[in-house]
Amino acid sequence: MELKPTESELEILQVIWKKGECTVRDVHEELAKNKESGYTTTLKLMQIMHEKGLVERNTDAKTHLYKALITRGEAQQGALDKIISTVFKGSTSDLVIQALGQHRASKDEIDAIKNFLDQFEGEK
Amino acid sequence: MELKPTESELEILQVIWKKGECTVRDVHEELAKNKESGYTTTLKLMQIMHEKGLVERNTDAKTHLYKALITRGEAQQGALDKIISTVFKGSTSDLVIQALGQHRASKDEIDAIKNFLDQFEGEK
DNA sequence: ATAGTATGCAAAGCTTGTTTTATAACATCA
DNA sequence: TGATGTTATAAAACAAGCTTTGCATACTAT
Repeated sequence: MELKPTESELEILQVIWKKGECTVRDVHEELAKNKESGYTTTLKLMQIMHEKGLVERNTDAKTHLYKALITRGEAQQGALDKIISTVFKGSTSDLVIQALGQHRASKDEIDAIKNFLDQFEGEK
Repeated sequence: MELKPTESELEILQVIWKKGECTVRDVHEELAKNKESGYTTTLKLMQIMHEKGLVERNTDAKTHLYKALITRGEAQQGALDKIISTVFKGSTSDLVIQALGQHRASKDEIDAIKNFLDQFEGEK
């Protein structure tokens, strides 16, 4: 299965992931808060996403309801895989270190990551 | 400064980062190992990269020598910033955890990251 | 010299992603 | 009823990234 959301498609997925099941209008109004764009643009993108199999829709009622078929985790992993291979020479730890180095993570974040690592190491 | 290499430009940058200073032919032949594409395509892309300021070139000799003006680290950070905001809701630790979770990092990698975190925490 | 090979530039073409426009179907409300 | 608003579709326009083609120039070897 080929699932590679584009930039704009991701913006739409964000909304659907957050709200669950959406009409085009739901999505459009959410996007309109941060961005200038027409209702039909959103509609068109969602139709394309449907063709691609990124979302499914319930057409029972007049106003169709769209649901995501790709999870946030899958999209995240896809994005990671891509940049790890293109800019990080395949090294995940390079990525992690670069991410933490620039970001000035908070204490809580660092602790979260440490806990994760501990638990992860324990599993082996 | 606007520096956002495209997919293909990144492939070329990989080669330049690795080899230092390159002719178009150097880059092309390296790319040709993994990919089918014409010499002039590579040339054209490198000319575009020059216009954008991603590379500089020495035109003293007949065969021009190209050098990267953007570092690997800068490109890495740019790629990270983008996906953190588009798929990770701005959370760097989400990214780190997702990266480590899927990847099944080796013990060495985990240790490298832990050391990094310790040193990082100490700095505060 | 001249045939063959490399290099570079400009222009055009293709593909994908994004946005807009025009049109039709339906519902609601005054 | 008919005016208004919403939803959907199709078609076209637009933009960015990528690739190819044609042409000119120079170098290399016979």
